[in-house]
Amino acid sequence: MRPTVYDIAAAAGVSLATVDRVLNRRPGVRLVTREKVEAAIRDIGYVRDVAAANLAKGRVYPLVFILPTGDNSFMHGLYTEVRQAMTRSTFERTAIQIVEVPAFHAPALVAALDALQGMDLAGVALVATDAPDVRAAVDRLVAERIPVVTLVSDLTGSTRHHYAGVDNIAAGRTAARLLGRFLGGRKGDITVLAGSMLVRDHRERLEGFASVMAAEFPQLRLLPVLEGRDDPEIANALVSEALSGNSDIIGIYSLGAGNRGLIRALNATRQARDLTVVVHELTEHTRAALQNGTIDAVLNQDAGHEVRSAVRVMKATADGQDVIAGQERIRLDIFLKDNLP
Amino acid sequence: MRPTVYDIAAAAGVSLATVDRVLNRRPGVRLVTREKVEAAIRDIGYVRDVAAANLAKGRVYPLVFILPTGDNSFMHGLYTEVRQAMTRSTFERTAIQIVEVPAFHAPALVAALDALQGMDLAGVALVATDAPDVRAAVDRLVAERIPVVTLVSDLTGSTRHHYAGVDNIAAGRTAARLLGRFLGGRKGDITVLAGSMLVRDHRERLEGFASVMAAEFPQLRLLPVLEGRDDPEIANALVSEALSGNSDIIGIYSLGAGNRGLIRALNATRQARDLTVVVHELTEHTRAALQNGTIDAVLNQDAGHEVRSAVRVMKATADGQDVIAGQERIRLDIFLKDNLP
DNA sequence: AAATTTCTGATTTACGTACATCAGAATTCG
DNA sequence: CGAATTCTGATGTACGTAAATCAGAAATTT
Repeated sequence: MRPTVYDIAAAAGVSLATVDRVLNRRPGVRLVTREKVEAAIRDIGYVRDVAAANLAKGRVYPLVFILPTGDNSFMHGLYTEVRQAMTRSTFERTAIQIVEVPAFHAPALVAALDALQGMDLAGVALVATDAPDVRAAVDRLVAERIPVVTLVSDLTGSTRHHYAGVDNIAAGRTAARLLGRFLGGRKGDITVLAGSMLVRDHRERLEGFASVMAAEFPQLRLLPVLEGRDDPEIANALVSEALSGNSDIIGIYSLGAGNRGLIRALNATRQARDLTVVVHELTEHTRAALQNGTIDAVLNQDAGHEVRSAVRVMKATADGQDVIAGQERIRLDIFLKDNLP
Repeated sequence: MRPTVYDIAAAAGVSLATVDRVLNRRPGVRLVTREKVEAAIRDIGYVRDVAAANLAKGRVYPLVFILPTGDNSFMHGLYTEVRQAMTRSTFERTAIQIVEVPAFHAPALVAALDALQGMDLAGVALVATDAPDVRAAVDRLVAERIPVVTLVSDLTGSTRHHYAGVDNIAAGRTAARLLGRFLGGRKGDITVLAGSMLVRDHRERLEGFASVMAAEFPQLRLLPVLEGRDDPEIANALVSEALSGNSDIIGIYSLGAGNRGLIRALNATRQARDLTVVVHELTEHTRAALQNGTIDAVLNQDAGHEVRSAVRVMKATADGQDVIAGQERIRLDIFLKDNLP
């Protein structure tokens, strides 16, 4: 049988009340007594029954998700998953609130973060825009002992507790190898479509992509990056223009969102050309394009996993518990037309 | 606030004892009263607090994992993950027992399954060998209201509650497309190394592989399947022989375990030939081979996820609860040298 | 209608923890 | 050394559910 607080009391030769004071860091215990209790806890290997504790406390975990607005399917999916998590709130003892901020806009994000100060939250998850101000605002929350998790895009250099997202450098490298090998030795130009170089995930994907391209596929030439701001309309315009202006393009890597526009541009010229295309994020549009051959591979991060992982990590961090590392690694999914879920 | 048993009692106009009798299917309640209570439960949207119930019951979930013996890294990994799950037993209220049976041996598996009859388990997970007897034995357990989950290899046609593993047809198809596209139009022979055609997962992988190969890569010819019984030694011998006897082989698909032997065979002839190789299961050996270029892609199923998912599903099934479907889908991981974890 | 049998209600204890209160012990201070 | 302060113990209630007991009510049988 698992040891309980009574066993601690017996082992340490103190009363239950004292054990409780030690366990819950309440005042009124002499140092020597406290150490005696702590020794007993270690000796008998006591671990608090979190379920029972939460029941007694009537605890709920107030969590905030700060999400960027944006008219692209990936963000819609992320919202959906957070709302799904909300429907599980009663079971999971969470109280989830969504805060919307404009995409790629650091000041708004900072304001949103600062508004959370002093709110006694069990955790904050945010899609980080990479800027020093944001880093500082995150650090302020962490200093208040609020668990902070970055979602989708990380904020290295900050003191955030955890990052729930894929390794974007690896994603870029993988995209490069897929594209390079699928092109099988052909020579030509590669166009890269990004959302914005202001977010770390996009920068990292590009970095990984470019490095593998340079090192292993010298016959492929990288064209200057197109910034589509994750907006389908802009993406469509940029890609259409690029394709009509350069007949040497044989491959496209779209590392951001807004692929609806890219696909429209591709369909307009597809008959005429033989393009190999690798994109990010599985949505209804990219799925259809993968199935009909417009796209050759989709790299994906499972938004549902990211959200569930973020929730688990925030709860565990709030309780000072540790997590199952392997379970919280967000994996890069690679979809070909054959392994679509 | 979430409704409790007291709310049910008040809403139905009965006592707490009666509510308890209905909730826990205890006798001594008239049909009309029972229906009144059940109506109240639905009306106020009561859901049992499983944590509190488990606390009151002192419930533990006795689970059995039936695993095949075998000297290959994938099975070692599976064992390791189940043992990891055992270390979490106190937190998760599980009591996990491992039963070992010889691999690819249906009668032993049947005996192991039948030995579990009448044992009042909260769940049984097994790596299924595909045979009618096994199906029947599984059905017997299910008939006893014991949750049964197949792991890694499924048992369609049986009444098992859940399958915790990848879609193996999709895996085979994916392997075919990767191999076909990586070979970029070259013409030649493809060798397939399997473990045994007695297990469903291997048959399905082959089926998926062959169908995409035939439909989309007619320039590649499939050689007869080599059966290595997931044993490194046998695999080594078979592949070495095949390679020395046929100089047209340009691709290899290894859909089972025992890749240690395959890699040894490859290293012996690697200088001389240009082979594209796709294998299953990420182990220390396949990882190293992927990194040094001996292997081009590894398809993987995450044993840790499979085990954790199996545990979650068995517990939920035992409680008559439902699971988060997306969370329990075991995904096919595709690893290139760039996205190794 | 009386005697059974079957239901139902009221009440209590328990699970492991949190938290509050109050009395008494130990320690420190003046 | 007594008073003030700080620590510790004893005890009770609560969280939401399970499970047991016993008395009394309702339904059924004779």
